[in-house]
Amino acid sequence: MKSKSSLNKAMALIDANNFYASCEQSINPHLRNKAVVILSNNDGCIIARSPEARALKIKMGMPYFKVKERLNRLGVAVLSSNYSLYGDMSKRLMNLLKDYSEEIEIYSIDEAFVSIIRPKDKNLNPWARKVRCLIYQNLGITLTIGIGENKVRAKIANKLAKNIDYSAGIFDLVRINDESDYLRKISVEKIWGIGKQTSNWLQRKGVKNAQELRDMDEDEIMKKLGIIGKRLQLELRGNKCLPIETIKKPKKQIQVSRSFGKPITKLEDLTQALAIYAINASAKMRSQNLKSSTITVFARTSHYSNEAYQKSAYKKLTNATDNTSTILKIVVELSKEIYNPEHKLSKAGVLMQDLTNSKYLQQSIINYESQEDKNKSVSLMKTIDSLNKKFNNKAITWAITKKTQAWAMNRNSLSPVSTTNIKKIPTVIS
DNA sequence: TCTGGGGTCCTAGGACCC
DNA sequence: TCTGGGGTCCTAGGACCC
Repeated sequence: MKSKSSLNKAMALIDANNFYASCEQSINPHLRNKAVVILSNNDGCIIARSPEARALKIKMGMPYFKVKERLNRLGVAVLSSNYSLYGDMSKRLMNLLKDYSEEIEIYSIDEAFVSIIRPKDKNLNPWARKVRCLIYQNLGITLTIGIGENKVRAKIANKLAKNIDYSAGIFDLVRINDESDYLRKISVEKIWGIGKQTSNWLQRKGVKNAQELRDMDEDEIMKKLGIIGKRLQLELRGNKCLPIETIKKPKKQIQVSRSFGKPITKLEDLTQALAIYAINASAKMRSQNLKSSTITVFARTSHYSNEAYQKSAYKKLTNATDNTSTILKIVVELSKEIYNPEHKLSKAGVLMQDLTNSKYLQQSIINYESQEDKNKSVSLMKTIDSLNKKFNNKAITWAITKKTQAWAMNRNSLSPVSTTNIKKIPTVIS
């Protein structure tokens, strides 16, 4: 049975506009009001643009090498991505949002679903304006706020807020009369949960926008798209199917993978790269209290070359582990299995799977490690993690990482490290 | 020369069991 | 002629997300 408050509960999708570009502009005044683009790892392609860069018709996802010349000519500021900065800014953003919502689900680095009680006069605009104002003052970041009855409709409302000039970054799908007119403005491939394949199928069926998807035959959707499509359509119609998830679910797998700056052909290089990824992945597991009992490594050639090679190998363990030395030994062995001298490898990675919470871990009956050894290795890992936390991940590492890394990532336009310190982010006082 | 990285969920099909 | 049937578990692959 629904309580009265749940009937008055609204869902909002709040996201930061041009988040990565805004973060860089926030810590570097010279970049404000200028065309700025942020590059993916390896300086591969464009993953964020300031509005000024957008206005120059610079497209999302463009390979950098193809537009380098043009960006230069136009005087666009180009930056390599700096995820520790974006992560810090995200934390601050979410902490502020928490105080202004009933419940919050952090959906991605720059997005959150929040639930909020709708006041008696039904008008949530004053609330939304306050939130936008607060975040702009504290972080220099502009938000878009879409409001609806559920997640799918909040997402749609957010899109509308971005598309409609007079919305001022806020759109409430519940408080309009001509809903179908608005839903028709959202083309089907823009709907959350509709990807390329599904959108192609829908187009062929003559379903072009959110209104037509809402009104489409249910059985046809169920048959083709299964339960996911069904839920999506129900939410479009105003039902609540997707609950807000306020508690972070533990990760089911942890992956560390990178493309190489230059393709590699030597086993030595592959092993070294995988070892470094394994060290990172192990630390990530420990930071989330997880242990893995299936360790996988993979390597492949470039998607864009004619030679197609890809291979993976895994090892299952009797006892789940988060111990870097144990994992390193395994990864070094596995790297030999996937190596092939015939191919230029452009990307490799490690995966930690079958993750279990280390606090409630079941021990295998046959236990090879002695309790004493185990205590030693646990405290060693703890020491390493805390030293690395204190000294910015540079304090302690394994010998294998110290050799020259011929294949290292290209990050030629990284913003200076000094400015990425969160303490130096300026606060605007109103 | 140069095209990101890290996730989740669902489904179909095979292996295996009684 | 006809070659059980139902259940579970696991895996690979597809599709999608930011």
